[in-house]
Amino acid sequence: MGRILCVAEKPSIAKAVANHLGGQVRAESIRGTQYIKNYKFDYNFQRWGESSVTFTCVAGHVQQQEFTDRYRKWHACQPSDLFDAPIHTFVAESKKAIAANIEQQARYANVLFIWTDCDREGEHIGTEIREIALKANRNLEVVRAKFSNIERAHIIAAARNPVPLDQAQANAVSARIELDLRLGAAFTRMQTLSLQNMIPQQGEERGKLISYGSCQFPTLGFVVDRYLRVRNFVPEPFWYIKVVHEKDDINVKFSWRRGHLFDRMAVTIIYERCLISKTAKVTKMQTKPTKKWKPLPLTTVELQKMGSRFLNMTSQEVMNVAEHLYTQGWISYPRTETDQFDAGMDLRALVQKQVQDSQWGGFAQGLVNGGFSQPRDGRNNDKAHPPIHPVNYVVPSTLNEQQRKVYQFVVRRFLACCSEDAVGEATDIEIEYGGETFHAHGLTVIARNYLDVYPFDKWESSQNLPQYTVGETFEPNEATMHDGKTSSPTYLTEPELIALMDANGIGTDATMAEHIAKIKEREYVISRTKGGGGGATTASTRGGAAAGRGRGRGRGGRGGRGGAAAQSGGASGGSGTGGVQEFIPTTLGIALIEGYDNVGIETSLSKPFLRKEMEVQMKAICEGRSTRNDVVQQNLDQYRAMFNRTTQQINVLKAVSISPLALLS
DNA sequence: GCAAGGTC
Repeated sequence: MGRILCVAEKPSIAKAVANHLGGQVRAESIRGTQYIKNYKFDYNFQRWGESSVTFTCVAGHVQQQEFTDRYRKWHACQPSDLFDAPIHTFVAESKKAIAANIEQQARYANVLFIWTDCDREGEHIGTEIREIALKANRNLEVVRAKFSNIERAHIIAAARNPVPLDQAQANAVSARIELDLRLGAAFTRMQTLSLQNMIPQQGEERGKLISYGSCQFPTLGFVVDRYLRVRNFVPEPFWYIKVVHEKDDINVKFSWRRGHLFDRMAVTIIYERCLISKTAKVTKMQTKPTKKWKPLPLTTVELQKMGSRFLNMTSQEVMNVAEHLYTQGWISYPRTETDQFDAGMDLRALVQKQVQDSQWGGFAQGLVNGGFSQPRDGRNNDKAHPPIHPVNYVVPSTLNEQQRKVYQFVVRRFLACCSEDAVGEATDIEIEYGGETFHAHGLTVIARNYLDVYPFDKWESSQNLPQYTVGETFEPNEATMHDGKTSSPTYLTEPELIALMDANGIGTDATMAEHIAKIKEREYVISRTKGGGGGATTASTRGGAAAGRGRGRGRGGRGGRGGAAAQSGGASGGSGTGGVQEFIPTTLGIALIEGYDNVGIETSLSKPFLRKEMEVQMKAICEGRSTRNDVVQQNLDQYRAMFNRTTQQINVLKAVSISPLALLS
């Protein structure tokens, strides 16, 4: 009987797949590892017949890249040497036992069957596993499984149809690893060594570390960008007209279709025209059904955005807690880009598990009793993991506060996904008055549906509107002209920052929170609870709805740094919870960004383009349009030019470090 | 004393 060695990327996959394939599975623990087990069973793979299987796993990457010893010492070489210093690859210290287990098992196997996640990193991890296994056994046949979820039928199909490892994808990752290491180390040392004396230290033996990374710098760039827009904001006055009509004891407020204009004289003329015309005429009276769509299945990015907005936690805390809930078996894998549930998943069974809860159990029961509705499909599918959902019920009181908050959010979101959209009735009234159009909008919520279990969405009935008939005329009780001014954008909040990183491809769902934590740790930014300090809150305008529409869009506030995916105006989010964090760059943080901008290179290191460009080039490697070496060399050349230019003009960077504000004004 | 990416 042949021996097949299967290796997954993480323990949960090894366990799940082994249990699908094996009838009787024996789990053996491995010396030196805490979570990893070898699952042993027999299985009839079509290609190799009845075989004796060992199903084990790694825990992410096994190997690590480092500069050779001489170049690891900061003062033994120039930072610029790191652009071509030798790099060696070795098994990371913490992964020795895992690698030893694979070697051991490979020795007696005929086939190495790789079951890492089907994404780029997974493909690279697969090649690491292959290298370790082949070292122990030259004769192994190596294949990989192609799977996108761990449903039994899908897994069995994957076991029957092995494919080769995709070397191109592994090469793309390998290029990324080399570039991040070389550029990160070179720029970090250069910055630290040239700038650390400029920054006042308080008796630390060694100066502060001033790191550079292809993700942390653009992250900082977003914070600084918004800060400058807040700081440079000049409010702009505007004027608008409001009309009020009392009918059936209801004061109907009509707002101006034009919103507001920045020309006082123009508004005055229009306003006078209104007053002269005396009567208004109803041009539209429409009542039609409307819906508020239930949320999409939960991705990691969405969990972090919602968590940092509503749960009074940082994105990093949310991720740490989610990780814990996952390893305890309460929720599914928390790192996913997928916002569509696989058609084959038994969602009703998962809903059923929640009926016992004292808070949302009744709602879940309602779904079980016929209220269930298939979740919407979003646009993303990473083909590796399903959306985040509860897999088992846990009594919330047995969890600590943060765990409870995240668990209840995941459950409520899931139940909301399995419910009906909220249903309402929208009323729109339009009048013509002095040649201008004014409108009133009303909403009546008829069935709250998912909103009952998902308090994070707000949708409430407005005041009832009276009946009008088209063609009807009336004399408004009030027609008034108001002024207001555009209000400043606010400092960048954590959910906004995550959205920007996501839109610009900075970091992955699993690492975005770490980059944010890093720029805080490096003291490039500070965070504080929003609304705490003065000045940042939105300036009030005397007007109502019309004025609000101008928020953050004042012409004076435009024209920032023009990121690839632009920043949305400003104020958003808060929604009543005081917990959301906002970020303000420190003097050092501003200095770094401004410094690089002033060195006068066309693409500053702080901009998100460079990381995006790297992403494009990785895709090119995957699709065979480019090679690993070409991409690495081309990038190193480009960055080396920037590096040289920066060191030549290091005085610019130093000047800004001393007095960044001088350059800002 | 460096990065970002996996993962426990």
